This record gives sequence, C-alpha cells and structure tokens, in this order.
Amino acid sequence: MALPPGMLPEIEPVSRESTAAVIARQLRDAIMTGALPPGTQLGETELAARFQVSRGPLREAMQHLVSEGLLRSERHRGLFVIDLEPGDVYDIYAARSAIERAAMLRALRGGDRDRIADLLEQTVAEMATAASEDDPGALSTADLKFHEALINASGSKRLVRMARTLLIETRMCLTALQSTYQRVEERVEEHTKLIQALRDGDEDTALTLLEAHMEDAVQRLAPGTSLKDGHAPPVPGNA
Amino acid sequence: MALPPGMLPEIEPVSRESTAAVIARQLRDAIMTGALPPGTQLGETELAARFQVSRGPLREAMQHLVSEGLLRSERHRGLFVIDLEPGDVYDIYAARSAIERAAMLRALRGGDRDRIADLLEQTVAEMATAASEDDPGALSTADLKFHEALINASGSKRLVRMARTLLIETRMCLTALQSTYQRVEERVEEHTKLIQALRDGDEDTALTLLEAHMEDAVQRLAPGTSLKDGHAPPVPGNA
DNA sequence: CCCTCTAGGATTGTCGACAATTTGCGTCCC
DNA sequence: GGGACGCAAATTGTCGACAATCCTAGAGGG
Repeated sequence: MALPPGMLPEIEPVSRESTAAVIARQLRDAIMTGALPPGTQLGETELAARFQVSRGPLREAMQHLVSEGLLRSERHRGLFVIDLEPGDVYDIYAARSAIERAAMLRALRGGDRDRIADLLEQTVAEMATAASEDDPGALSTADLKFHEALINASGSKRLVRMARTLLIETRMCLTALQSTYQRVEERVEEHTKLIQALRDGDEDTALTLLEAHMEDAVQRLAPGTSLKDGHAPPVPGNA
Repeated sequence: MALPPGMLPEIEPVSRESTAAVIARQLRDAIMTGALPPGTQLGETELAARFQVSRGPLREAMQHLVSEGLLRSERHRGLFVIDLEPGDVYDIYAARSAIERAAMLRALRGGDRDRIADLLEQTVAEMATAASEDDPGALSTADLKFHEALINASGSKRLVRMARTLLIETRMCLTALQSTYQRVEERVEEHTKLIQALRDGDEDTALTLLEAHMEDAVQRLAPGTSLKDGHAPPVPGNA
C-alpha cells in the first residue's frame, strides 16, 4: 500500500499463466496457422521433450484442446489434429452465423454503438494494412480479429467462450484453403458496410449483411453448399 | 466375423469411457442437481479418495469441467463450483436463444420435420408424466431433454457441443431457483405449440414462440431483465 | 498364396512421491 | 494493543516410473 497508485501498472505474478495454458496456446497457434496440419499425430512423449516439461502438464494441455474440439482423442491410440471435412466448413459457418448474429444484436441494442464501431474500424484498418503488404496470413488474422472484437463487444461471456473454438476452426479453414479467390477490397468493403449499419443502428441491414457475409464465405470455401439449407450435403465426395 | 450380424447389438469394450470421463460425468450430475452447491471447494485429494483413483485422472476430469465453464480454477488455491450471478442468468438465456434459434432453423429447413416433431413430443410426454407425479426435478430434466433433442435434431456437431454446457448451466439455474412460479400446463403448452409450428414448417411462428419461451424463462428467473435489451443490467444488486 | 496366431515395440493410462506456492495463525516488536 | 513478520499446514503443480492396451511385423500352418 506504500506504492503510489498509477505506478507499475498491472503488476502481476511472474507466472500468471499455468504451464498447461502456455502449452495449449502454443499448440493452438500451431494448429491455427497450419504448422501442425490436420491429421497429424501428437505424441505425448515427443512433445513433452520439445516443451521441456513432464507429461503431466502436457496431458492437461492436450485434454483442454480436445474438449475445445481442436484435437481428436482415440483411446490408447493417440491424439490427432482434427481434419475438417467439407461438411465441417458448413457447420462452422452455420454456428458462427448463430453466434455472431446474437453478438451483433446485443451490440446494436446494448448502446455504445459508436465505441464498438470505432473498435471494429481499427481491425479493418489492420486488414487494409495487411492487404497492402500482400500478407494473406496477416489479412486472415485481422479478419478474425474483427469478428472476435464484435463478439467481445457483445459483453456475453458465453458467446465469447463458444466463439473461441469457432474462430480457430475458421482460421484452419482459411489456412487449408488459402486460395480465397476474393478481392481484398471487396473483403474490406463488406466489413466496412457492416460497421456502418451498426453505427446507424440499422438492425435489418446489419443482420442481413452479416448473413450474407457468412454465406459468401461458405460458398467460397465449400462451393455448392448454402447456409440457407438446413443441412449440409452428406459428403460432396471427390467428384 | 463368425458372429451373425444383428446379434449382440452394439457390443463395446468393457470400458468404453475413460476414467476421467466417468468422473467428469458424475461431478457434472452432482453440480447440475445441486448436490454440489455453487461455491463449493473441491479438494483433489479428498475426491481422489472418494472415487478410488489417483489424482491424475481426477485432475483431468476437473480440467475438463473447468474448460466447460462449470468449475472455476484459482491457481494454487483450489477448484470451486461456479456460482451464477443474476447477470449470468441473462447471459445463459441469451446464448441459448442464439443456439436454439439456429437449431430450430436447421430443423425447419433440413427436412424430416415430422420425425423431429415426433421425437420432441416424446419428451413433452415425459414432462407431462413428471408433472402428474409432482416431481419438479424430473420435470426440469424432461424440459431440458426437449431442448437437447431439438439441438441434436439440428445435426450440427458444433451447436450440440456449445449447447452442452449451456443446458447444464440452465439446470443449475432451475435448481437454484426452484420456485418456477409457472403452471405446469402452461409449461407443457408452450412446448406443444412449438412442436406444432415446427411440424407446419411455419418459420416465423416457431422462431417467435422460441424467443418468447426464452424471454418468459428469463423474466421468471431474473425478474426485471429482458433479452430484448442488449446488455443485462450490471448487477441488480441486493436492493 | 492367404489366413491366423503370436511376439515385439510403442503409446497411452495410472500411480505415488516430491517440490512449489498460498493461506492462516502464532509470535514478536513497537 | 496494533501491526508486521515469519513459520507451519494444506493444497496444488510437477515429475518419473510402472502397468495396461493397441498396432505391426513376422513366422507358422492350411
């Protein structure tokens, strides 16, 4: 209490994060960016050696990722990075559509629309920067950040929690099918229009644009499917 | 291959579930039903002794529940059952509204509406039975089963995954505030109308009814809040 | 030549013990 | 008597080793 407030802002224990959390985050990033391609088997012993920790904390990290849906565990067989099938692309975007629609609604009605819009515009600026530097990875990251910010702005703990995995999976989709075939200006434009509708408090437009945004993405990543159908086609196959 | 197909249906390894999964499920049920009240501290050593397992698998189970949001972990302090604040009730139902709306949409458009409706009617029958036996616990369970069935019927892995925790939290709400103050007939009636709208393929009615259903529940459990507002009031406080 | 059975290797699942950290209480000094 | 310091108990975090289980490769028999 002898310390004057304002100094040493946010002093925190030297190790704020648990070891397992650190490992989980690193693996998450590796999966997200494609450093660990889908289907890869993760050996506990090998990873424990690489991270310089025993198998205990590592197992905890793995379990965490399993329950998040990023890893698939086969008993007595091993852990594998999930591989996204065409149907999953549909499923991910359908779920995202539900979550982000709700987040948008809360942002629209919860007040502070301008503040939220400002935050979002910041991420769009990042997108523009990444686009001008021709860095597709950074572009995708900024894109995701936009949606993450939107959901955070909803103020709903549970929407945020549920969206975390979805956004990672989205990133996996974008990494796997890196050819987005979309002009960057168009991509930025969609987000900008979304912000404008939010700023205006125009619910119908905002929700419609959001839906269209998702629909666009699905049709780009998994041609032939549409969110408007109730179910994804069983398996497009390898035709 | 010597066994004729059709016999011994679904023979499975003696231990199909991992130890941690069994423990997690048991704790989940205990939390759900209120046997472990919110705020309870769970000591690893004590639980390990009770379950007759070492702390390893038990820790895994705990971690699982933490990442599901049912337990709150404080580093070097212990694990506690989450306690739901008034704002959480709002948050839970807002999230449920988003998920179930999406599920309903997929059920409506995905075909097999009649089959789904039949499944749902089965759970409503369970509700009626529980009501006639004046068993509020069973009534809540059947109620949850209705919504679980609806979400399962959507066929979306991710909607199902996200809903799991939400439904458990809902059960916690119902247990904590057991006085529902709602006539059982009314409760059954709401679900029945929902099914009818689904059967008819009447999207507008179904979605509206669903929204109203959630709104009703929120106003009953957390009076003074409404899903129509963007944010829950910061904290109703103890006025 | 194909199928079956068996032995080996490798991986996960489980356990008990040790180390690190936090909290609460008792003591000491002012 | 009040406050700060320090010790001790309890709890979690971590580790290495052992046991159980599963896949694979190879030999043997039909």
